[in-house]
Amino acid sequence: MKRVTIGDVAAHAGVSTATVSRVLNGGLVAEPTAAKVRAAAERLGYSPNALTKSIFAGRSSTIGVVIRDLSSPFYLDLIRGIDEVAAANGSPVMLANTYRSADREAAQVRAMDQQRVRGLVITADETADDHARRMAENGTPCVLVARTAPGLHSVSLDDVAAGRLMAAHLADCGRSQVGVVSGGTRPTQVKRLEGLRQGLAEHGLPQPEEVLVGNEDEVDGAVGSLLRRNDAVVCTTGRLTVAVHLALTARGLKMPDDIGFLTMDDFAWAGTLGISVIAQPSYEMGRAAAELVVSEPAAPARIVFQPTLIARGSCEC
Amino acid sequence: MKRVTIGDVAAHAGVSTATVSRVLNGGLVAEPTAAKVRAAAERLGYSPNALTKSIFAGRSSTIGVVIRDLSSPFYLDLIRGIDEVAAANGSPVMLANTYRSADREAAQVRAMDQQRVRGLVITADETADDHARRMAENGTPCVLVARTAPGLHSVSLDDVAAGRLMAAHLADCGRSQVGVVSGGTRPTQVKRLEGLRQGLAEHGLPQPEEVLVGNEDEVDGAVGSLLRRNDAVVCTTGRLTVAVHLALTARGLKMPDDIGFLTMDDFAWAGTLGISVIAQPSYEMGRAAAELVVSEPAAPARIVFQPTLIARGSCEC
DNA sequence: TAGTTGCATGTAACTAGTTACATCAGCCGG
DNA sequence: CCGGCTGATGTAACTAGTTACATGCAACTA
Repeated sequence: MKRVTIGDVAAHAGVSTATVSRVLNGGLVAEPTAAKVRAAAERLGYSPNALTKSIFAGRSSTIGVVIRDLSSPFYLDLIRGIDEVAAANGSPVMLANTYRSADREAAQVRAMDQQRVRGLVITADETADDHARRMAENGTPCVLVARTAPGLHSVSLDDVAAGRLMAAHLADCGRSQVGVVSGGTRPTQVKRLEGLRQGLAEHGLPQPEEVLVGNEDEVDGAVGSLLRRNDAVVCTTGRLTVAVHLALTARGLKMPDDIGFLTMDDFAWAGTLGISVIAQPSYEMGRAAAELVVSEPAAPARIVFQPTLIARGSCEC
Repeated sequence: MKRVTIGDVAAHAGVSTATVSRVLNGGLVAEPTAAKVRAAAERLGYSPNALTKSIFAGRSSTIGVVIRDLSSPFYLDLIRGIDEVAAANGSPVMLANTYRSADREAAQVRAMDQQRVRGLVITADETADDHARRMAENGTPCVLVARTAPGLHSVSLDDVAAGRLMAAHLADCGRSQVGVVSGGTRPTQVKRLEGLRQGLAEHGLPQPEEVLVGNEDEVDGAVGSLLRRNDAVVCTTGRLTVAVHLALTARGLKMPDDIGFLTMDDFAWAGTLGISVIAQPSYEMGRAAAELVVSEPAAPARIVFQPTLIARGSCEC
C-alpha cells in the first residue's frame, strides 16, 4: 500500500538515492551499479513521483489546455494539434472543459496555475485574462485561442476574412438577400459579421438581416423570422449549425433549391449532408498554440490564420 | 519572475510560514493576523503550489481520465458526468486523448500514475491493464469503462442487451434479413453481435450477415456487399455511423423505405436525420465512474448500465 | 500570588525527489 | 613513494509546502 520511493530502490540496490536518481536521469554511473539499480526499480515496480520532480524544477512539464466546449469539432482538432506538439516535446497535456461557464473558466485557469503548468492554452472569455496575464508575468506562457488580449500570445482566425469569404460565396451562388444567425457578441462573432457586411457591400448586395441567438432553443424562432425575406441563411458559429439546419429542414425546405445555407467550421456530417462551410485550420492552430508554449517567445505573438471555403452545394442556386 | 512562495507571504506579513499555511487552509489563527496574511498574499499575487501540497499528501487531488477517442459523443457525455462529480468534490480533472493507439494508452496511464492522480478512469485496450492493476494495488482506484478486467472496477453497458434491443426493434419494424457492420473484435463489439444473434433467433428471424470493419475506409465496400441480400443495415459502433450512413445515401437509398438503418450511440445530428439509435446512458456512466474513484470501494465493483432504444424512423418498414 | 488552562504562534521535521560538493579508491607520472 | 588526477559514489542542502510539538503569554482559579 505504501508507495515505493527512490529510497526503497536505493536500499534494495545497496546504493544511495543520488545514484538511483543518476541512473534514472542519465548521470555518470558505472554499468554494473546501474544494472543493479534498474533491476531493483523493476522488481519493486517503482514509478517516480512527477510532482516531486516538478517542484524541484520549479514547474511541471505538463501543458494545460482550457477548452470552453469539448463538443465542438473545432476544439477537437485544436487539441489534436496541441497533443501532437506536446507529445513530441515529452509533455503531458492536461485538458479542462469549462462548459462555457465564466466561473469554471476562471477556476480552471487558477487550478492550472496552481499545478504549475509549463504553459497554458486558453479558449475562454475575458474573465480569466487577469489571472492569465499574471501567469505570463511569472514566466508561464499563456496562449489565447480565437481572441487577443494585451500582453498575451494569441492564435486566431482572420474572422473578417471569414465573413468576406461567406459574402463572396453567396454572391457567386447568386443569392440576393442574406439572413444571418450570429452566436453572440464575442469578438469572433462581431468580426465575422463585419466581414460579411463588407463583403456583401463590395459585391453590390444589400446588407444582411441579422439575428443574435443566445442558445439553441432560440434558433428555431430566429430562423423562422429570417425566412420571410431572405434566400440564404448563414450561421457565423459552428456551435449552432445543427440547430439552424434542423430549423430549415423541419420546415420542409431543401438546400440549395429552397434556401441557401452556409455555416462555419467543418464537421463529420457536413460531407454527407452536402453542407458548405468556412473552415478554420484548427489542427494547425493547435500546433501553433503549442509551439508558442514550448518556445516561450519573449514578446507576445499574434498568429492569424486564414479561413477556407469548402463548397458542397448547400448554397448554389 | 521568481515565483512568490509561502515564505515571501510570511515575511511580508511578519509571521511564520506555518501561520500562513494555517490561514490558507483554515487552522486556528487570530483574526487580525489572518487579515494581515490575506492582505500580503493578495498584494503579492500568491498562488499556492498544488504540486508541493500533493507531495506531502502522498497524492494529488486530480482525477485522471484516459480517453481513446475524444471525437466520440459517447465519451464527451461520459466526461461531462466525470467532470460534474469531480467538481462537486473539488478535484481537477486531467484528460488525455490517446487516439486509439495502444502505445499512447499505456504511456498515458503511466504518466497519470507518475502524476500521482487520486484515481483514474480508463477507456483503453488491454495494453494498459497491468499498469492499472499495479496502480490499484498501490491504492489508486482505477475504473475501466466499457470493459472489465480482474481486480479493477468497471462501468459498462449491457452489450448483449443492446444487441437484443436491436433485434427486437428490427423485428418490430418488420425487417427480415439483417446485415451488420461491426467495428472490431473488442468485447463490446462481440457481445453486441452475440445479443443481436440471440434476439433475432428469438424473434424467428434468420441470423445476420456480418462484416467486420477496421476503419472508415473499408465501410463503403462492406456496406455494398451487405446490400445484396439484406433489407436492414445495423452498425454496432457509433464510431462508424457517419461512414455507414454515407455509404447508404451515396447509393441513393432512402431510409426507411429502401433500407432500414439502426446504429449505436445517440448524437447531435441523429434527430435531424431521423436516425434510430441504441443509446447508452453515457452521462450517468461517467458519474458512476467518478463516484467509484471518489468513494474508493475496497472490492472491485462492476456496474452495468442498460441501453435504451430511441426510435426515429430510419428502420420502420 | 502561584498554578492551571488555553489560545496563538513559532520551530523544525517531514514529504520525494535533484544536485552541488565532498570523499574515496585506483591509477599514473615524477 | 607520494602527489595529483579521475571516475564513481555518498552526503547533505535544497525545492515549497504541512503539521506535530514546543513555547509564550494572558486570563482565570484557588
